[in-house]
Amino acid sequence: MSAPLCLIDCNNFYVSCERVFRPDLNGVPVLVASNNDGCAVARSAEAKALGIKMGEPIHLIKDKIKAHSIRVLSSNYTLYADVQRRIIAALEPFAKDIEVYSIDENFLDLAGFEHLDLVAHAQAMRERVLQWTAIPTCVGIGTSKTLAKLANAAAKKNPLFDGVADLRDEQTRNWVLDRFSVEDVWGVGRATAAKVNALRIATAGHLRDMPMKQARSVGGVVLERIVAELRGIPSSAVEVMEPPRKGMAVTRSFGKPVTDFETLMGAIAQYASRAGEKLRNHGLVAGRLTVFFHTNRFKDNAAQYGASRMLTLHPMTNDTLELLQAARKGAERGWKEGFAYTKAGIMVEDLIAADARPRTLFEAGDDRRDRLMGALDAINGKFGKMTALTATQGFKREWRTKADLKSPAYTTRISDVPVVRC
DNA sequence: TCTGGGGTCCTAGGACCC
DNA sequence: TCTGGGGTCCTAGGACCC
Repeated sequence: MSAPLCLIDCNNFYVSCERVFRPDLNGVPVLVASNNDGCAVARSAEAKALGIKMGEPIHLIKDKIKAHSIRVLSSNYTLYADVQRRIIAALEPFAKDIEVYSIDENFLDLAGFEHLDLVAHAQAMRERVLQWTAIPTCVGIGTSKTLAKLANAAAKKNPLFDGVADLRDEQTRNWVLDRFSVEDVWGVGRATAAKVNALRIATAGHLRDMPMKQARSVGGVVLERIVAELRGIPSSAVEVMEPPRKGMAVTRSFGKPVTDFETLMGAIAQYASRAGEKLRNHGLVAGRLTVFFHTNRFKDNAAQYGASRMLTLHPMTNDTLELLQAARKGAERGWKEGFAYTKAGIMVEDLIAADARPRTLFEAGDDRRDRLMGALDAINGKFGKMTALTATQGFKREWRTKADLKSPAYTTRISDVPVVRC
């Protein structure tokens, strides 16, 4: 029998974070919007009950928002990241290892805790997180990540579990697996679900009983692993170390469509500069840069065009000005006049540690540019983002992302810290 | 007028090279 | 008459995740 592990997942995480500082948002329907205030990416229980779906475009549900006075907030990732940090600190004593899987989910390796009543243990961690951060959570226990995920979903869905579901017991496991459809299984999306549905495999239980060979031929190694995990055979362990990054991206939709090259280039320069900051923060250099931009794909009746151009960075670099130069070259190559562009982005790939960077023949010991980048980061760190910037980034920036409904930086900016008056 | 951003992994065709 | 195969690079897109 494999060692137990669990998944602790925050309930309606972004909404819960907003509610910590806004008690008036309790008990009423709340939505948190994606960047550009485009889609609903988090919904309170009340909003879910009104039938609002994950990822639903805000502008398509304007009437519903008005009719039910749904509160809509722009996303405030600085706040959410800070709350996440506090949650991980609260979980520390409850596990051998913690894998931070996403902003609101953590896998905990419970090896060495088997002698405890794990359901009580999980209740204690929920209590601790609630006490330290005021964020409600649910916990799923199992012998593989896929089972822990399913257990968590069961704990969320069925109040009988009281926030903690343990699938190590065979009867409970079978009961849960028979009640979730294949599409609810972690790693099974719409396309795979349709394929196995055609074979009369409808529930997670059916999927567990699918012959391995068949799983392999229908969905490759990915589906084969899922079937094994549903049988309680783990195919991936709880990993503390983050695997090395393959790439990084900075992409944004525009607040307003862009039709001329220099304005587009302003946005691209901004993203390239942000990509440089991210690389330097992680101590990495990149060997390739891709720049892309495209028109609004949701508009069927508008002329469509998109371009994506990859450039080799030689020597490998994290220097904003060099990234910018490459980005401009790529943007010029892909540019076509006469379209309304709504999104652009920069991706850097081929990443290696900056101190392991291969030197080129003509690279002298000149570190002026490194010092310039250091100074740029220091200024923007001290005086706020975009205090110092390149002229290409421009000053009007009409394409800027919308975030009209954003909450204050309650926990990370001193002027935004709530004041309690007695 | 208004439809997110950031990841990973995989596939596939054409260009080009040896 | 017979018209290769394997590698890499580039571009594009699909599938899935949160």
